[in-house]
Amino acid sequence: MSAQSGGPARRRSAVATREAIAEAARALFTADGFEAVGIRAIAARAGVDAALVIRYFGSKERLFLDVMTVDLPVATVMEGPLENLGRALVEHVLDLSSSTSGALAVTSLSALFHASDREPVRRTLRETVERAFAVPLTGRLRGDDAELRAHLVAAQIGGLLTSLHVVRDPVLTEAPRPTLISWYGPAIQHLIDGRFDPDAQVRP
Amino acid sequence: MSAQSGGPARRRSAVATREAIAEAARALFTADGFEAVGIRAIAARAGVDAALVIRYFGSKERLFLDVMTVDLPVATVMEGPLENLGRALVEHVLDLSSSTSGALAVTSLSALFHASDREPVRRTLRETVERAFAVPLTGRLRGDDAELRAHLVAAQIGGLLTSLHVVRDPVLTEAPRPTLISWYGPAIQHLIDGRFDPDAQVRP
DNA sequence: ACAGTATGTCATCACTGTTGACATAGCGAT
DNA sequence: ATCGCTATGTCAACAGTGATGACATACTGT
Repeated sequence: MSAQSGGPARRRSAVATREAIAEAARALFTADGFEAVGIRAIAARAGVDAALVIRYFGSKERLFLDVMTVDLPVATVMEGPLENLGRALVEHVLDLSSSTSGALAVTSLSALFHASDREPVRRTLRETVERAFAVPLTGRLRGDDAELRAHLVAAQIGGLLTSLHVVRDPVLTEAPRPTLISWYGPAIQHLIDGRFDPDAQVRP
Repeated sequence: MSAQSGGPARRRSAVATREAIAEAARALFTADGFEAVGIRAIAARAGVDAALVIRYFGSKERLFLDVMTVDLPVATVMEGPLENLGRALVEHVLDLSSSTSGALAVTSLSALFHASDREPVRRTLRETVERAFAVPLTGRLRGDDAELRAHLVAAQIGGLLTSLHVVRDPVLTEAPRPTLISWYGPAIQHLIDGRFDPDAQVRP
């Protein structure tokens, strides 16, 4: 017991421990969010000392960013027929919670959202919007302002997602699925179709 | 120096101190958000010991909730003519940042969003939605599902607000104001008018 | 067998929200 | 005027946080 006891230090490869830490962090962050999870909890779950977490990832924030990349599984929907995309998107968003990958995407997105007072987190969110909506949609839209409209569709979907899963508005979470689709779908479709509103006054 | 020096303890009335703390907390929370602001910083700004902050408000979270009530100044817009409400709402949202009360509402709302992993904060957000959108709008809407549509309008506005001020999507923040209004306004108007989409298949 | 490096732990720091013991001011009653 | 009581406030401390640097051990190549 005279030795300062650096511990038994059974080694695994550096990449293996790194991945163990990442895995633990992913699980805890998506479950409880950025602030609620401590590096000691992550370290414990990875079977490692807390200092090592910092050594491998620099800081808790960088670990969060490294680990929390969201893949909204909307790619196949976005490739569907344009004339029904609004409804299809809403249907898909409503179904997210019932698929495992979708539910994970939703919780990850919520975690990112709650941590988005940090600029790097905002960057990740913007990249998600870009990847999931702007890239697949912009090229397909007919008419003016395709890119802007794609981003506005993302804003609408984002509004629906946050109302459902962040704010948890009971009027939305408990609304009948078909009703919700029939109302919100066409509102989105409006931006996809690119019809001008007859009441619109100025179109520069 | 023998006395343990509880300090000179210049008194003010309890309500005055309470208000001083609340004021300091409001300012710091709206500026920097819930997590970034410490009790000691609030106490210092109020000219008081940190322990007193807890004594008066119970906890940092309860202080946050007591102090951060958002008043989206949309009442007058919501009373305007229904046939142009979509555009008017978008215009108003885009103008928020340039009025002092609007900018404060936006920053407060952002702070609430970032802290909305706590249920009481979600409650506050839901009350804001109810007060700002559901109450003034539901009664005015013609057609089916008035309440649901009002909440969906809130979701759309929320999506726009978060895209602009939380995610800070540059495609939106740098888009020409009239273009943005002309696209997003009609999309909202769709829910206000309550027109059925010709492609809609099911209307229960 | 030895040196060097890769891997890991420990003690510690400044900071956080929160608590309980303590101190003083101000006021009403005598 | 002086006591006592309560309202108001401060202080020291605690367990927790993220982060840092010194240290220890295992492994690898020679």
